[in-house]
Amino acid sequence: MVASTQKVSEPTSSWDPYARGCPSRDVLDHIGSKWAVLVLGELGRHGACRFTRLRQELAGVSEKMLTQTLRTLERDGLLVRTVYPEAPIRVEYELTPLGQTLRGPLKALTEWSVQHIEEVLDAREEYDDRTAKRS
Amino acid sequence: MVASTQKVSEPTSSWDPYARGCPSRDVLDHIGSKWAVLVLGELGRHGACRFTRLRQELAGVSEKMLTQTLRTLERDGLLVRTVYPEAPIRVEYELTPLGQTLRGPLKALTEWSVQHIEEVLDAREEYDDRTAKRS
DNA sequence: CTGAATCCTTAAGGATACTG
DNA sequence: CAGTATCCTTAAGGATTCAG
Repeated sequence: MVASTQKVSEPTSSWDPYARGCPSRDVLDHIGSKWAVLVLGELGRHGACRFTRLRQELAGVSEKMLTQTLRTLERDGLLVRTVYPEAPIRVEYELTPLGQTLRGPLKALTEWSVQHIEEVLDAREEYDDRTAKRS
Repeated sequence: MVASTQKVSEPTSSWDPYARGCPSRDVLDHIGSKWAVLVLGELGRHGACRFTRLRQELAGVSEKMLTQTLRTLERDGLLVRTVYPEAPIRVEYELTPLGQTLRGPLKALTEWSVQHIEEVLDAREEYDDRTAKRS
């Protein structure tokens, strides 16, 4: 389904996450959300994953949130859900080619959070001290 | 580099956003949140900004959420808030050196959302069609 | 095993009014 | 101008139970 040249009414350059109702803002919100970053990251590192593995890997995620996150990402075309009708049933999630293009940007973000966390923690301490001495 | 002579209680490699209580997960959540991405993006493109400009630029943001987002980012050491006690008062927000290091990663993310939005919209349509025909 | 469905509690977020 | 404070509504999210 390469239906690419259908609606030409909306040129690419008009999409703007700074605009009120722009869908790019929604997408940005989806891919930047708490669990989505980690789901996409794990699928990027490991390849196809089962539901249970993801739940273990994303320590602390509830089944509800994991399912919800996976559905959103599937609907956005970032991952595919494959059911293997064995017994017991097996379901695997895997990045689509579109999802693959997010690996770089998201990896950069998670790595940033690890590499600069100490600076952030220091900044917080300094901020709290500075604002606490309101006497 | 092998961070040697500081607090050795917590080696850098131990921070992991996939772990339950890790602060890197919080930070990742902060910088990936709906309005923070846009605030940091605007400050990255434009430089120092006043409150009102940010509110206009981030179409649809409420004063409450903007203030809240700015406070969080300030506490994390990503931006500085400077008050000019003129009349009327003027307040400017600007990225810190630490905040600057986020420009690249976040720019990549917002650009992704613009460049691939059509693919996402197509995927959604296809998903909705596929799941709607449950008859 | 992989969820869907329900209930329930907390947090997010908008609207409005008011202050230095 | 740049917020703070308050109220209120909605949404997020956890816990639990049940089903294919």
